[in-house]
Amino acid sequence: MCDRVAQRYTMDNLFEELIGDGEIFANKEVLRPTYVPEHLPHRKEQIKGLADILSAALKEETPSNILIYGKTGTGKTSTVKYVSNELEKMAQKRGSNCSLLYINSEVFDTQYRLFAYLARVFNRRVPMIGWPTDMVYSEFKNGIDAEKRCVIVILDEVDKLVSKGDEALYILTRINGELTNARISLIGISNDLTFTELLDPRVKSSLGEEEIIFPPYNAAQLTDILDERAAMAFYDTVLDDAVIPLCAALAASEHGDARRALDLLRLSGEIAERAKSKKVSEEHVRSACQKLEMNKVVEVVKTLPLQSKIVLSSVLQLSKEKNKRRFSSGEVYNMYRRLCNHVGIEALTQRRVTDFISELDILGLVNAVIVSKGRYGRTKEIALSVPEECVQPVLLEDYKLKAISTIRVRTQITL
DNA sequence: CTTCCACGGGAACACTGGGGTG
DNA sequence: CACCCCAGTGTTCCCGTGGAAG
Repeated sequence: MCDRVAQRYTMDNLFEELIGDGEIFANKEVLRPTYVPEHLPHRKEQIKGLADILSAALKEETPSNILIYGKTGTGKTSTVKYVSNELEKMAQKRGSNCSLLYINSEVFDTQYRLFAYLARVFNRRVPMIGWPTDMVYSEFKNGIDAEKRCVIVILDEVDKLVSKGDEALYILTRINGELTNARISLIGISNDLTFTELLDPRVKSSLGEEEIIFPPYNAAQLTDILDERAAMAFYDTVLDDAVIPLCAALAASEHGDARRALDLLRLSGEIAERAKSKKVSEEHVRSACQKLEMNKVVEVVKTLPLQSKIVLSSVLQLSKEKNKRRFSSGEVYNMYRRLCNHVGIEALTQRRVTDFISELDILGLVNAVIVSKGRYGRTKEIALSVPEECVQPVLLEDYKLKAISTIRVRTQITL
């Protein structure tokens, strides 16, 4: 330890060795999720389908609305971005007024925010909040209708928008009737295959005029994708033969998520680099896989709202105090009240806490099943579904929760 | 068949941070 | 400036419901 520090100080600069030409990566950027590749393996069909439909825009017609389904990391966004680039290039060449608007509905997730953003794109001044929605809408409408054009609005993660009411979509699908110059068509991208069930049937049929499905990649297809990117990202011969197939297999076993496969590959490379290894080996991939899993949990826990953290702490505390794994919602709620009291935060109602538990369940931090105990009513049985030592330190990082670490462990008799 | 209890959907409410208007 | 309007968010309140033990 000591001589390692000493060695570091003898170098000219702390960063010298850190930025020195790595022997692993030639270009790490191509492994990042934001990178849009020139070539998308195994997506010919989808690209062709999308291009066929959108080509109408170049002929001064209005393309049909499109709904795109597929799980995370199946190339939906990349494909759409790729096709939009091509379309925009061609439109420019032909001098037709056709543009594409990419909107992440997770960011613009309410009616107001969506219309306000759209209005601003068309040079209308609209405040972030404060106006009645219909006013914002007509600003947007006037803005877009000011000249003859065809606008293709891409709503990524459209399910996030729908979860707060489908009125915005309803309005957008019918806006063409109110426009005289401009035309709009919509592309909705969703990774939830069942979300259309929440939609008004009129919206559903109008938005889903055309549907394109992105199936998950299998291991062989993932291998192709990784091969292609690895050729650009890494120097020749630094990857062991087993590395890519292993990354592909690990990602395929989840749900064919290419993003995950790429993350895995990148992290493996980084680990190898930090270990000063000349090659990326199977070992590196395995530790990358572990680290990725860990990071996911830590990241999720860190960004939990305070109350949610307390609820999670309650489950944690319970599993420390008693030697069982599952707890009834009543037990959790009691513990929750105790903790709130201890850290000086107002406790919420049981109703609200069950909502938090459901959210934790969806996030996979906790496992909850409803069980009926016959005469004695029904409860949710709750168990922690991630390792304690993974969660605890992250929870205690929150300064408002520091006090929890000092809570005394009650004996079983007092309860 | 009854009975019990939390689950979970939905309405109602409070609060926030911004707008326009007189 | 005071005042009310508006969208959005987080919460509480109310209540119908599922389903096995008794």
